[in-house]
Amino acid sequence: MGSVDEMIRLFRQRGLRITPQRRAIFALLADDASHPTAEEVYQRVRQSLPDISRMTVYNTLRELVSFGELLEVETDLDRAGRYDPNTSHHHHLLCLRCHALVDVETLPDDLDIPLPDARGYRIVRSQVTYYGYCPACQQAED
Amino acid sequence: MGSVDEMIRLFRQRGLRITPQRRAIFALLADDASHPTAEEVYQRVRQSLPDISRMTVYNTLRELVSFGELLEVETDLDRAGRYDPNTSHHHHLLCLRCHALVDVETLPDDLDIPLPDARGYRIVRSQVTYYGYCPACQQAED
DNA sequence: ATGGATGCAAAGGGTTTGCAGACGA
DNA sequence: TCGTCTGCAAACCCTTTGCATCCAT
Repeated sequence: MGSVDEMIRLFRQRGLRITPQRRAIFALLADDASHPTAEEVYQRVRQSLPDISRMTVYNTLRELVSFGELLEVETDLDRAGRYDPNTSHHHHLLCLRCHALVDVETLPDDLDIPLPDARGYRIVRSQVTYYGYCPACQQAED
Repeated sequence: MGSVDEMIRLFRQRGLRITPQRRAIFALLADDASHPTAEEVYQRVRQSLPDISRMTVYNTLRELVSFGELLEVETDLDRAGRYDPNTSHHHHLLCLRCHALVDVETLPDDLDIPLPDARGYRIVRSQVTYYGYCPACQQAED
């Protein structure tokens, strides 16, 4: 997703209103690479808007996803969905111990990761998840 | 996971009992490449054992996962977990329309899909998800 | 002022837990 | 017989829905 101002423009364009809650959620996500869950977004935005409800967070996240400004990411390690403001083509690095999730850029030529047998599928895109251990967890393993 | 007999041996080895319910679940999964959800396993096994409960299905799936005989797969498209009896290293092909999930073999040399910047992570494995449209859904799109 | 947004409560889907009775070893 | 398994009910987590009130436009 883009900047707070871009999100405000987008919502206004669609006849949607700009509330303090939405503004706070935009500001939080525009500058976040941690792939927070809805609950984490709620807890963080609550520091500036203590009376915001989970519902508003869920609603705003769903709107951003439906506008293509936010990606919803599921991992094999956690049940709750996580949100990624980076909507360009990229891959993920997932820590098996602490479940930290990090974006990694794609290589220029990995848009077509070789596929031995596509079974007649028409492939649209591919996405790689690298599983491993983050620096902090490598240390902690001793 | 292996054959029904292998699963029976494994469970007995661990002091666990072989019930008709577990036998039926083993038989169903040993010969299934459709990546069923727990609910789908329940519905299918109910055809031979109408009185089985969902709980027994959930319990047995969880045991198989904990023994490393079954993989739990989450997709970005559905909320329910899906179960994969193929525990060897492989990738997935996911239909964006009907959500069919198919295994694809890895190439001999794709165990190390190039990673531009591992951020200090120690990588254990990588898994590719190809998104596209299955043959049936390509037809239906017209 | 007016219709969309908020936030409460309640419902929903998927999964886990607790426990009495059943049954495999 | 003994200890595990089954299956019911209830609880649990995450998310969505319904609705009266509120507020951005």
